Amino acid sequence: MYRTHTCGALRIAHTGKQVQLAGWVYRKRDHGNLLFIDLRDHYGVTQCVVEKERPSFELLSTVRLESVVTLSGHVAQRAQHVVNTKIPTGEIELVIANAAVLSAAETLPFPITEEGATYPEETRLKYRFLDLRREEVHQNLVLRAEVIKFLRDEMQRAGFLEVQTPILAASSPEGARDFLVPSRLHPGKFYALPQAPQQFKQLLMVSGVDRYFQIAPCFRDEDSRADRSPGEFYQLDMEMAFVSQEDVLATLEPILRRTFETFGQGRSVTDTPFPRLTFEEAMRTYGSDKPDLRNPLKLTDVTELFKGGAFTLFARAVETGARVQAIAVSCYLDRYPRSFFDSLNNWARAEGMGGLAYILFSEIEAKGPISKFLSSADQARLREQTGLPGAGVVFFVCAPEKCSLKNAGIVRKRLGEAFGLVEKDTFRFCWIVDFPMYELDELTGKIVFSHNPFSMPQGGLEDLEKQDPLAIKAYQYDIVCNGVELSSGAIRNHLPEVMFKAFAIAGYEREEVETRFGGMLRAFRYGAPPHGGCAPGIDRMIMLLRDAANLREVVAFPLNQQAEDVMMGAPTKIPETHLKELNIAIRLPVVSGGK
RNA sequence: GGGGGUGUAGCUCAGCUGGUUAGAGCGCCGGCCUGUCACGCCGGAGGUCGCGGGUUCGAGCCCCGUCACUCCCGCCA
Repeated sequence: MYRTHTCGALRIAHTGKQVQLAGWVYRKRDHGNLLFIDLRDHYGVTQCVVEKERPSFELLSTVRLESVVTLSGHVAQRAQHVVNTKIPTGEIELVIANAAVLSAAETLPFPITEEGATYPEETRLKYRFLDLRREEVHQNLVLRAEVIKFLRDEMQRAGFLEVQTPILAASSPEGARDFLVPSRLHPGKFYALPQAPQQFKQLLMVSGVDRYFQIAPCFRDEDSRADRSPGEFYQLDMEMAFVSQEDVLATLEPILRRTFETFGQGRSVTDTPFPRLTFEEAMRTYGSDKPDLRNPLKLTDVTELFKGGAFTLFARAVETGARVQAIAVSCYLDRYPRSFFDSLNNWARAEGMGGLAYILFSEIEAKGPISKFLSSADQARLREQTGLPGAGVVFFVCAPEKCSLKNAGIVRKRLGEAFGLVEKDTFRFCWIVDFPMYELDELTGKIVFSHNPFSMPQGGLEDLEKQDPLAIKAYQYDIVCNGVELSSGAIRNHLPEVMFKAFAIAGYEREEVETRFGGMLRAFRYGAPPHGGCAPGIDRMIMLLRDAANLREVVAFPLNQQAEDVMMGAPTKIPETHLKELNIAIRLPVVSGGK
């Protein structure tokens, strides 16, 4: 027996009992003739104490931090003045009679004890098993488990059936790059790890499952970002039969709300129903299809105000098709010195925008570099259009039409932060709906799917045939929280004829669609219910809940940005014999070579 | 594939305009200490300043190249 209790278990009621604890030596306080050891395990920390005369004193005074030991003795109530109110076991301590070192630790590459300390990713990931011992990171794992259990309970209560879909699947020709798995039984052929269980969950709808969900692993061979794991991530994948778009939104949003209320530590959560913004509206108002609604700033298109005006820099740009977006910030001007605006201007230049023009408005007059170019009537119009009745600043972003809103969105985000306007302690959700079905490929000038080709186009076959493809919207929606895209979803296209037409517009021959998506098309010919779903990212939810800087904080064993596991050494070379069995020969590029 | 940032002791960092022997805190090793809880005090060891080249009387600092990590763009139906 290694222990009678865990390190978080003992209380005053245990006083006098003989107990044994096992755990890691968290901290040592050596007073020469008296040694304190804080022993830690998954459950907590317990102070243990030993006097010099005891036989185990010598052993414990030399044992290194993070060694694994067992300590036995009796539980003693602490005197009133030495109670530690910071920990649940702080009213007692273990008076050590015997000790044993189960596993000694070498000198640590970084301390486990320091709260809030940051260490280089490389070191942390190489010693992830140590990193995960740190309270903060350890609690991320605990929270993750609790959130997943909660979501599972919620989904089951809402009538969703959990189904596991294959990990070894067929390569999907659309979307991200696949991770491929060679087949031994079929030389030259490959499985692909699923980018998402998209097609399988649709097949489940055809199979008569009314509501499906899964905590689903997804694999994509794409470059990483702070909020995008390289390689793999988890989704709360869900799909529902016989539903319209509004049914899906109305089913998911209370579940998200309850999850964020339960685990948000008192932070407020948007009331249901969540606001629904059209894609067009989100772009026009916030310059982003994943707007952070904690930021109150909005964009106003003021191109007309500068057209042919005295400010020739803008006027000329507008003539060649540029747009001017204005962002008004209501504020007391004397709080912001010239250097503040200069640094914003420098930031904008570094971002590749010409700069950041602005007009300062006091209650009565306008100042700043370009104010003299606008007549007082135009100034009044500007105040009215951007909603700035009192003192403040109006910033201008002038850019070619195609990046006008996007640039202004980046500036909006920055201004929100710089002026400290971003609401704290809140989760602001919204749905973005009515995404365009198609877009124009900049390079080729061809029409391509702008998002999911399996989405149902609004207006059905008729609109596909008559409308300008670029005007057609899809029943496609994203759920966004605090500027983070948690998921996209859609009502699926379950009608083969509509699918053929939709793909034809994007340049796919009927036969090609038939070969690529034959499995799905066949299913849709035998009675397919209208269906749709969604798949909020689990990692991103935990990241939001923990206020984590990146996804690696909330994943037990994440890959680094180069998609390598520096702890275990993945990816690795494979012995020739193994490759031979798979009929695989490696041909590395001549110049760059392999690692 | 492209752009930005970082790289100095085991860890976190400082190091001025290029100037003598590269510093601090934590950790480590040794000593002292019976009520601490981030214990305290004294002492010590520990450095290819990522790597290679260049400029210079002299480079941690400047220049060129390169590598690693990280953030962003592309990419992510």
